[in-house]
Amino acid sequence: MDGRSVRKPGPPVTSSQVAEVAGVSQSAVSRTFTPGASISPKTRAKVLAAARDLGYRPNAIARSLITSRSRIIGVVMAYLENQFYPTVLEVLGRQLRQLNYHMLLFTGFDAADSDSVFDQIMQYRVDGIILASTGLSSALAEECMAAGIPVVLFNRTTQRDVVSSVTTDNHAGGWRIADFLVAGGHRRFAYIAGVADSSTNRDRHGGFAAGLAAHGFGPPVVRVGNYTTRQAAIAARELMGLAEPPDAIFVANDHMAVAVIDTLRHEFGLRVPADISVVGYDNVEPAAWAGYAITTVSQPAEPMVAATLDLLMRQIDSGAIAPTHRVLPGDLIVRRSARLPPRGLIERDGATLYRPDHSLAVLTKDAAP
Amino acid sequence: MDGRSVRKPGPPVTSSQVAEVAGVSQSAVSRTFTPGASISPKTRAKVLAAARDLGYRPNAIARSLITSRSRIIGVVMAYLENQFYPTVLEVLGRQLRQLNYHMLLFTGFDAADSDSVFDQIMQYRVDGIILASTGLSSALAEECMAAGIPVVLFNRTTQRDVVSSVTTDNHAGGWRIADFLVAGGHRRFAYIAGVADSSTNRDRHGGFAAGLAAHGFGPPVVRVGNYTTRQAAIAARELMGLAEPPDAIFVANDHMAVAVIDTLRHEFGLRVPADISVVGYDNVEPAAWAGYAITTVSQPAEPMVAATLDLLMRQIDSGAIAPTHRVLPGDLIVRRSARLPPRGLIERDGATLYRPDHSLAVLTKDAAP
DNA sequence: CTGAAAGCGCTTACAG
DNA sequence: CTGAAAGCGCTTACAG
Repeated sequence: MDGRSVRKPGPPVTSSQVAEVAGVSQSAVSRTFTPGASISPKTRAKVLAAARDLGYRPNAIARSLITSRSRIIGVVMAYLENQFYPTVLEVLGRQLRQLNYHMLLFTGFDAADSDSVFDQIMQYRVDGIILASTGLSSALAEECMAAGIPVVLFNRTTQRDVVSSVTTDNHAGGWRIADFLVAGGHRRFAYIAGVADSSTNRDRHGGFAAGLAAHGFGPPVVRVGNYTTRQAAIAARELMGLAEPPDAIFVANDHMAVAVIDTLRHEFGLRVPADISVVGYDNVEPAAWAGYAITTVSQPAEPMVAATLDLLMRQIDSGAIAPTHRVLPGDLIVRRSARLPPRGLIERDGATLYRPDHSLAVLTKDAAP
Repeated sequence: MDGRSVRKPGPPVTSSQVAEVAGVSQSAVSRTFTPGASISPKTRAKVLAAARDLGYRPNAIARSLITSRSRIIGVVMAYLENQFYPTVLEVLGRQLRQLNYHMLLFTGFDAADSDSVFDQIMQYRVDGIILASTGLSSALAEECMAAGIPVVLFNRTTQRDVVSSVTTDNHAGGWRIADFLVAGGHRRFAYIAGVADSSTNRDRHGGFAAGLAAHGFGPPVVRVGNYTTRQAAIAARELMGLAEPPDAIFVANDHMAVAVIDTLRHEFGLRVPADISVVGYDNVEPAAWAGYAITTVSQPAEPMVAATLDLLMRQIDSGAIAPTHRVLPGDLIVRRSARLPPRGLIERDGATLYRPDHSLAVLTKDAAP
């Protein structure tokens, strides 16, 4: 047995034990592990050697207590069924690690648990909170603000302008889908909504309706899917049972769009897009699967998370809590679930995008489809 | 403004401040928030009133330091693209909350980061660790064991029998798929592997080969997909380019099976299952989507997580670390991606299962398909 | 049942 | 650069 690196399980080693072995003060040990602290190379070397021999690791809990910085971010994400959220979580994990922060994840609960979640999150003295689940009342966000703890809403905003948020331009996205569908020759429009009072739903819906209006169309027929596949399928059935069924459906997210396409194909025997067009939102992984090939608006997780952490870190570092809103652009990714318009399609990085304002460029520089 | 419940942002309230307002000792405040501590109803009421007025919440960090129990479980899940893992995460969140534990999530990293992840997890003095990602070296698990911190491997085991684990019976699952495919009249078998040296892959592969052998067939043709959709698609292409392409493919998980089915249909114009059968593993949500309707073996997240936490809590409570292995049953869920055998299908809770040993029951009690 | 006091493992002025 | 000491916000014997 090599006496140096072996340590039998027991209480973890403390800085005092390291100090004793190294023959220095406990302060010196602490300084060795505090970047930028004043310590001579010689002392430092002695401490490092002793620490290695003993298997010492600073106790982050004790450090948090004295610094009142836990370096933990609370992430509230009630719901992971929609693939968009796991993707975000992975990106969050990566970016947080680079910032040397950690993630306390709260997931798998419904509105009823929301009080207890708030309580837990407060007890752990997280340095900041990311709220990313639609189901949660915005009251939670305001409670955190009131408690003086930095919060950023991810992929949603609140009615009252009190808490920072990061979203993509959902209104513009909805509008562009209207442009795209109208240009594609559709005439009867439907919208399958998410949770009716969620901000993403309101903005996508509002943008879509405004875009249709700009082309002289009335508002779309609306059914509510509440972001669930089951209700989205029901909504699709209702829509197809109408006297004048739609020839184009904008579904508030890809997660529901999958269920809608399945219903259209397998229950109604319809061809998508030959008989009816479907457009989704989010550009989640399944949207790219050949079996669905959903035309959709992207919500780029990487920049969204980066913006979220930027906002959060600013709040943490400054202590200031003036609400800021970052709205990132998305792109209409054209695949095969909706009929194509005659112009406005461009190629970028192997994807086809709809950018009607770029149609000149398409004609002169890019290959027209 | 109601002076009672409003508190301006600032440093959080401490037990001493509550004590002062309530006119009791700091100990009394602590006891009020310690279940089972000795405190009179009268004192307790005074403390509770003061706490409410001040917006006091016990500091979990300080509590952890003195009790040396953080009530935090480290969850290591490098990879969330496969829907199985987000599902597990949600269940984990729910069950952990019921136990009054919290989840520090480590995700979005590769093998290169694994040392730093281990370091971080140790610094936060988590009470236990759940390792659920295939990419991570089992060395990490053994390091944790060596450090005396309870670990349970989720959905994998290590070669050496030193750390506890929870899996489903992957060997039996692979075997059952062989039974099912042989009974369905298939004759040329292929296997698209996950990460070659992962335990789930070895067991599924081994069970499949053993099952085929039991029916007098040689080993399946094997290609490696490494649990990625991209490599699975390549594997499918290679298989179909063979002089004698398979008429049945067992894909090591549903996540890859989706890509395989897409490749078969959209690149080779094949009908699934009329031309070729595909069976997956995990029973993730997309497997149930009508567009794929994948026949697959279930890995029930709820009981798997329950078993994992049971094992972990036992270790935490007892301090004992004798490795235990829990192997849960899965079921072959029959959908439409593989040709059906003439018997052995039964209905349970709206799903069709393949249970050849129950075929008598099918004939007498259940409706045969 | 209650309070005074010690102590968990650190960081950080303070004085040298 | 270094060490002795105070203190972060709690829990928990200990004595009453």
